[in-house]
Amino acid sequence: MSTVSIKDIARVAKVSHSTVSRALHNSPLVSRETAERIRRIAEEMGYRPSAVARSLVTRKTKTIGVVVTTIADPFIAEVVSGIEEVANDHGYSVFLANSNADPDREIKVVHSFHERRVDGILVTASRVGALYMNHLSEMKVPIVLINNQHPGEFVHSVMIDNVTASRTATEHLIQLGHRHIAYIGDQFGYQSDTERFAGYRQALERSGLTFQPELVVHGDGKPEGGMRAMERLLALAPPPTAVFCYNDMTALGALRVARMRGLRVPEDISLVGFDDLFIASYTEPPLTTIRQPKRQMGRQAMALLLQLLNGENSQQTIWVQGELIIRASTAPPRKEEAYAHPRS
Amino acid sequence: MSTVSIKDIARVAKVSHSTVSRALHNSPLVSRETAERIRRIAEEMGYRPSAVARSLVTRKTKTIGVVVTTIADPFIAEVVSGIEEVANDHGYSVFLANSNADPDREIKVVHSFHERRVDGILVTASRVGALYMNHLSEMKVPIVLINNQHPGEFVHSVMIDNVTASRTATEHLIQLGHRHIAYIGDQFGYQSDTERFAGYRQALERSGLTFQPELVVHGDGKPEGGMRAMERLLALAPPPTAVFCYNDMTALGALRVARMRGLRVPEDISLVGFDDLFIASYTEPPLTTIRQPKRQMGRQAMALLLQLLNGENSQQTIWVQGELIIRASTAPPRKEEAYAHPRS
DNA sequence: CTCATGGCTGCACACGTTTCCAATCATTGG
DNA sequence: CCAATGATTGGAAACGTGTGCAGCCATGAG
Repeated sequence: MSTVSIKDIARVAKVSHSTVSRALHNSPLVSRETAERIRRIAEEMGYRPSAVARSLVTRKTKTIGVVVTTIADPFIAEVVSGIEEVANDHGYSVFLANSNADPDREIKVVHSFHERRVDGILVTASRVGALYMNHLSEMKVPIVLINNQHPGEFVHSVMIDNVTASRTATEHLIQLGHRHIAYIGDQFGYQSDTERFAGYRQALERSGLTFQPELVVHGDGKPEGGMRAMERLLALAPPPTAVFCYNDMTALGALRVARMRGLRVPEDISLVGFDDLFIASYTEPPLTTIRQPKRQMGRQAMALLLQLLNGENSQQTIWVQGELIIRASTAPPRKEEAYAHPRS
Repeated sequence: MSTVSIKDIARVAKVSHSTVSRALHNSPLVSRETAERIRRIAEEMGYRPSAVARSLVTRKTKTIGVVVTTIADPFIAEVVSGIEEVANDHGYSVFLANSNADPDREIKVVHSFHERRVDGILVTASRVGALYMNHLSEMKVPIVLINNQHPGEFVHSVMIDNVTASRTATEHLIQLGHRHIAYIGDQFGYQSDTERFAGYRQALERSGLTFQPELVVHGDGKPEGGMRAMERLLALAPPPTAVFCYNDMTALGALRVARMRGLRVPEDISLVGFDDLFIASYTEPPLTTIRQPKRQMGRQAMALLLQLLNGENSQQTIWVQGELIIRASTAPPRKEEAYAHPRS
């Protein structure tokens, strides 16, 4: 009673509900005058069509599901922001669900999306388990992954070119004169970590620098892990003159430890991050890092999904390039150190 | 055909679809054996009930709409994270929509939520226009506002006690010996800014310090505004020995300018923020600030909404208290300054 | 004037559930 | 043995919308 339906309008306008439906869709099948009259009445009665009833018959909900590890991650939040923007512009609403990287919750989320009959799914999670993937594919709905590498056949994705980006980052350090460059990775086994590490090694090789295993340590993608890793690096003799970090969060921890140990950045040690989070410009010193076009990636992922929803068969994966943003956390090494560890 | 319905199961089980419906709801009206048989068949056929069909008849969608200015704001992201957590735990899915503080978009969003027949709405936006509010109320659905003051009758909200919190923050500076304390506000006219300013003045008054209008400047809630404001403050003669900022983002800008001017924090000037964003612990020095229990506020807001959805009439507004987190950006003023501007 | 044509309109069904009501069947007490 | 009772089950309507199909009316051609 509180909500007015198409039949209520029909009663008032003294026509059938079919005519109302057609009038509201600007169908050419209904005469101009009646159409206008009906539209006016609908307006006056404050009619809002029921998306749920419409979805039932059209078998399209105009909704998409977005699953993220946690929306509290600033990287993810930016991506989602981009997704939501283009989704909204095309009349799609987005369901947001945090998985907290908990397998049980992930499955619950996917089932929920399935029951809600979302038209498509976007996933931004650090890693997608095979089991999870199966559940996803069960519902026969287009899926786009963001920064997720998975061998699955039917999935599409937009991904950053990790190895090129980290090679660029490392080369930047090499060009500054560093020869003793460390890498603080993410937890072992993550695809993106492996790729960034590969870029780091490529840069070393191309410059003829020998790879030193002790200069590679692992964090956890968060400041705490960066701190622990940095402490291990600084305990080395000699310690590195530059550190390339898996991401900005890791760099944040590394930076803090450097300062606690009384080291000046970049005079005593250079630091490079990855992601270019908002904070990267406000650290002391501002952080040199690789920029991921986060919002843009969200937009592209949604655009790709829209193509799939329209039945256009599009490319399987979209690659985006990172951009080296040089700020103040990198500088040439101190002279004596540069000469102490020459090219080998 | 790809999706299996209740009728498909009925056909296989050789019963009516009503029985299937009942069996899947564990209704006592259906015999144990048939119920179990039906459930087994449903399981085998990979049945997932259609939430949209169900919603049509039950007139409940088990969805809520969350409108935020932008999910890219770390404060908001944390709140949303809390919302989503308890929503999910209670079987509700959340629609996320960014308004970007654009009135047109706000209205579009509300209409979209209306058409989707969400059961309730949560709003985390800096300011809700009256017009917008009207559109919201039109749909006769419970609404909970977070950190939004609005005189509306029917709305519920969870809010931080801004004046107590900022009084506490300012008192902290006074207790350290500061007598020349500035306030960098948000853009003029915002409710929360007014309240935080009020707390600042209360603290001054209670300590018998005279309020100096030139020590109050306005930013924009972002680092850029904080930078501009801080520059104006440092041009004063004498400049303040301590600055209380509207929020951490503002403090970030203020901190940067202080360092650019060669001032040491906290030795030369103390800084206090508000919010306790994640970054507050990783600035140099770590920022003294007021912690808002962001995730908790999201949880409480959703819990309040759930009460409303269950028809329980609950309190109109929930107040939460901020907590002073003392880190390293505040310290006693330098001696000569403390004496140079004694209590008046 | 008659018939065909075209422009509008209404009827009926479908989408997938839930739920009220009636019907069937077996069981039990009298 | 009959009636009443209780346990199961099926039929049908409803939720709000979209749409194929048939029907109605007016108009114009022959």
